[in-house]
Amino acid sequence: MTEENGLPAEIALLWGLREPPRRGRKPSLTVGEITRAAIEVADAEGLGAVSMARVAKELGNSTMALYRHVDSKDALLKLMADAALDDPPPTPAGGDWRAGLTAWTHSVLAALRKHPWYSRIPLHGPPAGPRNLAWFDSGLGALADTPLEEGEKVGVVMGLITLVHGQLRFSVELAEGFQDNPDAFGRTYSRALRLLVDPRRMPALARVVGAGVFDHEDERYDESDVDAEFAFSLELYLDGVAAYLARRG
Amino acid sequence: MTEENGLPAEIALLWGLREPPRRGRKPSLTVGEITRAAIEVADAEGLGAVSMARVAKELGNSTMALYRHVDSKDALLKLMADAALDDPPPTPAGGDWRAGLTAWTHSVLAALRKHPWYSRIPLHGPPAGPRNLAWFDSGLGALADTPLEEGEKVGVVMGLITLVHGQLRFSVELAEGFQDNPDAFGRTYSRALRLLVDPRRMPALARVVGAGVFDHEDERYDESDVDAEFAFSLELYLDGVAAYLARRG
DNA sequence: GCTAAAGAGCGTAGCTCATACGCAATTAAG
DNA sequence: CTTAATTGCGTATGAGCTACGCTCTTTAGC
Repeated sequence: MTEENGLPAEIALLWGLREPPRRGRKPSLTVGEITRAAIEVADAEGLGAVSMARVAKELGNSTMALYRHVDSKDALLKLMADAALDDPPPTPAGGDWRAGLTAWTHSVLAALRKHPWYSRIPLHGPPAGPRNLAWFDSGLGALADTPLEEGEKVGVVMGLITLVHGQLRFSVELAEGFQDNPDAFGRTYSRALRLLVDPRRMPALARVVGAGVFDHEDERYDESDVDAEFAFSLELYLDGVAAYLARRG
Repeated sequence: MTEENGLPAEIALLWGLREPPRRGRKPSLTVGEITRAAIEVADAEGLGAVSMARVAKELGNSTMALYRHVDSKDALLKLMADAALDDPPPTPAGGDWRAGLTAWTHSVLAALRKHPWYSRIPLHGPPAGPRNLAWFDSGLGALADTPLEEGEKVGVVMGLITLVHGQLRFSVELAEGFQDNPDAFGRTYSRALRLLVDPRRMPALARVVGAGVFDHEDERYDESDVDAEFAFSLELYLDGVAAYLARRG
């Protein structure tokens, strides 16, 4: 782990703080361009289409040229996970924490939804890239005027991030699954459940199936359904935060 | 999509409802054995070690023999995602919903934690396998005595599942990241944040860093920390459910 | 029993991928 | 001008998924 500017090499790379080389051939590629090209491929054709060869072709270079700038494909994925984020919107000062956190959470979800592959990138550690930290900051900022301790603020924001990531993964993967095989949703699914769910073994589920909760009349996957459920979960979570605040005075 | 017993082939496979073949050579493998072997490999060496060749070797067969029983590696992963689950513990009848849901959620997390690769298996659609449905049922069962409508119960349980999956992913991947590179946590991390976080640009984060929230004196990754944060999030969510129930009478 | 159909096991081969290695071309420092 | 550093890239290796087709086994139907 070489250090640069007193920072671990990986973090320096995320922040674009590599000291430029003094001699040698001028690079025809930059880490930023490579990352951007990879993001474009992933956005257009999914993370599965991102191979070193494909990214290199996009840039008019050879596959192996990329390895002069990026340690491995895995390192490239980490870079993508920071560079793909927009800057967070400015926190409206003085608003109440709940409105602020609600807006923030929906902004995070919206920012991630632009890159459906995001939830498939393996986490490596705590947030370290400039965009990730900026978003972290703006989430914490929404809690600035509350009497929570700093560690509690981190807990609240981490809980929201967990919720958003879980939600992102579910909504994205279900949507993809629906594209591949619409029969796994809709009528075929509810018919199968009626056949398989034994009311003696699974009484609660049988009641839900019987009530027709899974009978969507149309055979399409409804993203707004999933988002409504997310808004519901979010409200519940924030109600909990409100109760916690009330309890502390 | 061939049907069998009036069920889509994929679901029939999950439930072990394939009609046995009348003629032809006796199979020396079953889908169940293949799935079990794959799970053992994944548990012992991670999902990355699960290749068709590796699973076949484990069973003393050739790679291609597996394809007589399983359509593709992807199909095998789906089977693993159901077979890896234990049966849910019986719901304690008559308890209050909150205790029931708390216990249920922790059981789900514990069941999934036995198989750290679980959160990397792509979702394909709504739950359809016998174990997944049994768990779904037992979560819904905890809400049986509440006045919620069936659809609302589904919403509450789905929210919990989302939370658990998000939590699982975070805790597992952070633990793996810590093994690979402990420097990305602990002192090196907090030192890097102090260098990078400009208090003008990220005031809220700077306050948190300044308060020493990220200064763990030991250089180890603390799983109980992460779990404490999860318990916190869960309490918040359930507070929200309680508030919702109170609001409806 | 005999024949033919239906399956099972598996060897081969094609394709995609990540990436180690080493050489040639290029640039700046001394 | 020499030399060290650094980039671009061709080649090769090994792993992985899976289509294809051959062969062997078992049973249904006569």
